[in-house]
Amino acid sequence: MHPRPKLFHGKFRLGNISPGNKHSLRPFSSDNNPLPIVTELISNQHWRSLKTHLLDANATTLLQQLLDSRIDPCLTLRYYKWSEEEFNLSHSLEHSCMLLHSLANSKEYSKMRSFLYGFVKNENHISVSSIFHAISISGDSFCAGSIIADMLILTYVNHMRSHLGFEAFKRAGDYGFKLSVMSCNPLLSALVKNEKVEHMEYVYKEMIRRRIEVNVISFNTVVNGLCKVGKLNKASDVVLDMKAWGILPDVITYNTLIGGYCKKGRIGKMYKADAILKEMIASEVRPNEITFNILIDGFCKDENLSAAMKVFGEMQTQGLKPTVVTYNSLINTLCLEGKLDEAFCMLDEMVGSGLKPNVVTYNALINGYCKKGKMKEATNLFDDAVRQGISPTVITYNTLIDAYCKCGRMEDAFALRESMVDRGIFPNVSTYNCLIAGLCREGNIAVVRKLINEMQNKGLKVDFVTYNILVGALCKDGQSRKAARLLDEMVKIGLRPNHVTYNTLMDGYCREENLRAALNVKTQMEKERMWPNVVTYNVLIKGLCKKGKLKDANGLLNEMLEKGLVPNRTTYEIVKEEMVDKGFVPDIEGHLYNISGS
DNA sequence: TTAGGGTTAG
Repeated sequence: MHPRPKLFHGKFRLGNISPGNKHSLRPFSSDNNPLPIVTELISNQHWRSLKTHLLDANATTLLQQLLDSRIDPCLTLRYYKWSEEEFNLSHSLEHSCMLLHSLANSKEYSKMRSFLYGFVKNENHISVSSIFHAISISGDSFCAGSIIADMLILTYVNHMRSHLGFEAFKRAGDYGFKLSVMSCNPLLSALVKNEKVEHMEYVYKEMIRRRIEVNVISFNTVVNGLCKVGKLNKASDVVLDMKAWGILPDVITYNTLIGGYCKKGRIGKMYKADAILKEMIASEVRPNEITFNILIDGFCKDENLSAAMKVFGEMQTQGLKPTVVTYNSLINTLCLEGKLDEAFCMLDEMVGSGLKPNVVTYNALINGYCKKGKMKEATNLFDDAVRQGISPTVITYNTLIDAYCKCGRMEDAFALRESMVDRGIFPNVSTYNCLIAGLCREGNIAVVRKLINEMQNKGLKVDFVTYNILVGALCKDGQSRKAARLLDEMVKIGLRPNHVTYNTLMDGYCREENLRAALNVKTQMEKERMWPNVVTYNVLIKGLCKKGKLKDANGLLNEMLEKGLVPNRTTYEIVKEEMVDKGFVPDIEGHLYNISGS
């Protein structure tokens, strides 16, 4: 492809002289109007004859004349494409936009779409601002300009350029072009997918401010974006907004909100999810299979299998048939709890009801075997899946690779990595993370370095999990100070340390009995508005107890409760072994017996 | 153009 010339400012100028035509620049004269003949030639695709005619003019001048005339813009488009190809030239952005204006006026939308793709597909694309400038000066129909802007945004979004789509959305506002849901909804959705929720919020607010038409899909997408980043209160506010706009929440709105609470909600999240379900039913929106699947999976992830099974029963009472997804959630949970027999019973039930297990089902079961270290059975299941015509995915391989690493069979792990490539499945960051973690366990730092280099050569970026593994490895090796420096490195490359990162580092300091440093990490977390979780407290309480600082540990226990965090089984074990058994009675003793009994 | 399930780090 040839880079297009920059936009011509001011009046159109004669440029782009076609090769082999250097001696003659005379345009077609008005008294000897060749347009009817030229139109005829283009229409019949008599390109050779047209080329002969062009000896008297240049390609750009003819384009200008076609654009100035009232001829069918589709013919002008045909000529535009042919002349670019034939004379190895790029028409100006202004001419391109003039053509887009006439295509828009003739409602030739599909032709506009493919034409606009030309603006987007090149890596060295034309800047959004110059396109908008060209749109505004190359036609006087505000309506056509709006359509072009709208389609341009959609083109960016459809070709994975949502950042440019977002920029174009802002520009469209500057020029006052009126956009539609046809482009704004896909833009909202793309911004959510690319985790640009703040940009999504901006687009949403602007849609309302600019009085762009919004529909139930716009609201649902916004609710989904907010749920994904845990802004659940804001998501609920958007549901109120939509009602205020006279748009009633539908089953997707409610499912999204319930799913948001199931995944990101904190204490009592399932209670809240259940409350939304009740509100949904009260609003006469009927829950569907997906509603039940979300709830079942929510209870499963909340380690409440009995509640999940109850919802599973309720689903069937309501006359809804469980789907593959329903069974997969339950099978996965049973596998993670080590209840493989029950998982296989569930599989039988699933098959018995006419459902075919898919790769997710197999991945869950393979993982079940892997977690028990039953590699032979896991491999057999893998072969079984392949025989059934189910193609393994990168997750299937990662599951097996991780299991081999965890039982110290590094050679088998690396061999599997080779065989996945043979199958055309390429290792991803997680594959490398599993291998790196395995090598770290063995203390084989030299190979870890080699793997990280290899990843980078393959264009794979290390992620926060990679760093967390490395932080953990250094901490275990008594090099917590060095691990702390990795956190700075993470921030430098744009990765945000998460709870695991901080908790791992804190644990390292506690092992080194450097409690001051460990408590400083907690302060650092709080400064970053990353609120300590149960694991944070468990690590610190254990560290303080080991140093005999039982009163301080007790203080932290109280702080944890005041913050509404629920102590878990590990908390109980620490407190029992380190405090109660040593004759110290913590303030939360009664509370702890409740947990131990649960 | 909107909602659900499977792998890796504490």
